[in-house]
Amino acid sequence: MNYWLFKSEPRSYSIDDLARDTKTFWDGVRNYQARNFMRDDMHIGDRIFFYHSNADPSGIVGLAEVTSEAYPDQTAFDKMDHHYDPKSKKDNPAWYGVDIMFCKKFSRTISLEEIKNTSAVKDMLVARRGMRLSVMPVEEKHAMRILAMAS
DNA sequence: GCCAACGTTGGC
DNA sequence: GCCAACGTTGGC
Repeated sequence: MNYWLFKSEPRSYSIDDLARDTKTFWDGVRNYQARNFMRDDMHIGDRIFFYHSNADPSGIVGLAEVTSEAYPDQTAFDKMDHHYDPKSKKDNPAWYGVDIMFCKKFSRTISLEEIKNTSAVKDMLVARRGMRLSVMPVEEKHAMRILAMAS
């Protein structure tokens, strides 16, 4: 089982939205590296740290779980959709997503500042300067520490 | 709202 | 294939 971190702006889709929906398809990823993680390395049962970006404060707010292998992102085919991409064809999809399920909302936000100031987790990818990936792997040792910090 | 960082696009 | 221009992300 692998651990991941998904970023989302709470104004677009927050952990509370996921708690309400119980599950959702993670669409709209339009970065090749993030797509490759989902398509090639993500599997059912993997755990997801849900991260609020552009938030006050930004940070990890909860836990979700991958409930499907990656499959084509239909929003890429929809001209009316904000994430429409003419490069993605139904017989050769460019973009993929996975189904995720809500697990829990942490009792507190583990802010980016706290991550950067905690030696055991300060090397997490999400804390790296200029890191703009919206889907990224989390090392198991870091995942353990974050879970401990959240409880 | 500013702007640094970075990915993508497109002219050549 | 280079690289400048441009658009987006996301912390602050």
